[in-house]
Amino acid sequence: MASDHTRTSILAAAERLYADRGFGDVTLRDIVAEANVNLAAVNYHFGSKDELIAELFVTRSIATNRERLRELKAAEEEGGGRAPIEVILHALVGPTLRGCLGPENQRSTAARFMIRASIESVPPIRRIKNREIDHLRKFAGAMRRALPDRSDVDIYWGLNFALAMAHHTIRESERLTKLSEGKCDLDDVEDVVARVVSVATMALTAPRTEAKAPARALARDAR
Amino acid sequence: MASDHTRTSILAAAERLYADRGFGDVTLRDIVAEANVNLAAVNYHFGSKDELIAELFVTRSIATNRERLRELKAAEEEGGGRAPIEVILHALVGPTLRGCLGPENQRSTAARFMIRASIESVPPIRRIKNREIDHLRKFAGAMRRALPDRSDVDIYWGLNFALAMAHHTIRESERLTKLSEGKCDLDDVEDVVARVVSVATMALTAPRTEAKAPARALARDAR
DNA sequence: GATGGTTTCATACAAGTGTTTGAAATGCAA
DNA sequence: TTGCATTTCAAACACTTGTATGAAACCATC
Repeated sequence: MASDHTRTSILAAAERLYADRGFGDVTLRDIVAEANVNLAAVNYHFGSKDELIAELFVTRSIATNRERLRELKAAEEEGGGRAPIEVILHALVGPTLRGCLGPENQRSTAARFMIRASIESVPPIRRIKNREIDHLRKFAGAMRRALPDRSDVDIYWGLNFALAMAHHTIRESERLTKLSEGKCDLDDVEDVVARVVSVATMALTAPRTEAKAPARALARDAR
Repeated sequence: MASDHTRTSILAAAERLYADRGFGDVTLRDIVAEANVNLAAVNYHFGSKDELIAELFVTRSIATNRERLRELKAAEEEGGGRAPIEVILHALVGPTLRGCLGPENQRSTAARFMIRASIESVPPIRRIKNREIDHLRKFAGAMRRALPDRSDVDIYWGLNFALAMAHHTIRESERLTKLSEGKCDLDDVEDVVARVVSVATMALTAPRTEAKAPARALARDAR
């Protein structure tokens, strides 16, 4: 294994293509063409296409989770074991949003690949993805410490909605721009992060009965 | 065209399979097997696989939009041209959530197909999907009338977040159940609708400066 | 410089895809 | 019934996919 040149070329090319075009549209032949290597190299170095995807996903998954946890840990230590809910949510959605939105040149292939992975859910990834639940539980724990009065159910719903807003905004950024005729500026990433964090915080801190009861009654009528 | 039996069988089978397994995993041979018709029937009746998908999507798209607009119109007429924001949001996310969540037996194939379509975004659908923007604009208009003080930007972000929470919850319902160890009850559809509407309403009605400024300052620091 | 394991390469393979074909079957009007 | 358009069917087609093969090239070690 003198130099991993071929191996790393394949990984880089595959990640770039998958991030750009999704798993469904990219073939091994596309990848080896992009990487300037021979077709058989993929099976030689990775065993199969699925194992290539899995390796890509595992690597990036670990890196992403580490970055999010780093932000979270830092915030919690600073606050003596308890970080404000805004900061926790910020650590959760910030890295991904930053990597996927913003001006073309500063987007990260890694983040965009991870979003594809979270959307298209191809078999090799689905098998691995269950581990991510443990990672989210760490955030749920931090949120519980920040909001000891909230029920577990509310915590999980808040977590779910925070990820929902972040991921959906990334996926549908183009449509939102078109719909708003450019008024929503998806290039101002920090504004987007602030909006998501703000709404998620409201969802988690608003008094339950006041805001929810009317909507619930409404739903009953419509049934 | 004595009886559309073959045609309708294909449409029904295709919708069911696509709703269950997604576009990527379903072949024409799967569809004709499910429909008990000959393979060539698809191309005979629809021209191509893409045109079959397109017809399916157009039909369902029209039906869904009509249902949402019916709820919206009714609410606006009742309120003399201006419906409460909760009711508008309810008309936007209610039908889809109801069709995709809840006990197995009462879910609708149509709604689940539409969610697949909105997620996987296969070429024939992507081409049609632009029209949906006009449909969303009608909701944006109603929301503007309900909240005349809000800026257009805030309206579009609120709309975006409402759809985000609804769609993401549908897509990741299984993971949310697992993450919360069953504490979040995805079968109680009206509770889910109420939660989404509630949070979206807060996002749209909360005073801007109060809730958003700290988060924005936070983001600046993290940069 | 010869040796032997590692890596590359062109090529082939088997399986699966959407589509086409031309004949057979069907249904309906004259 | 005859004639004709519509619809069904089995079979084949052309193409793409991931994977496998065996020879060639490479490269460190002796």
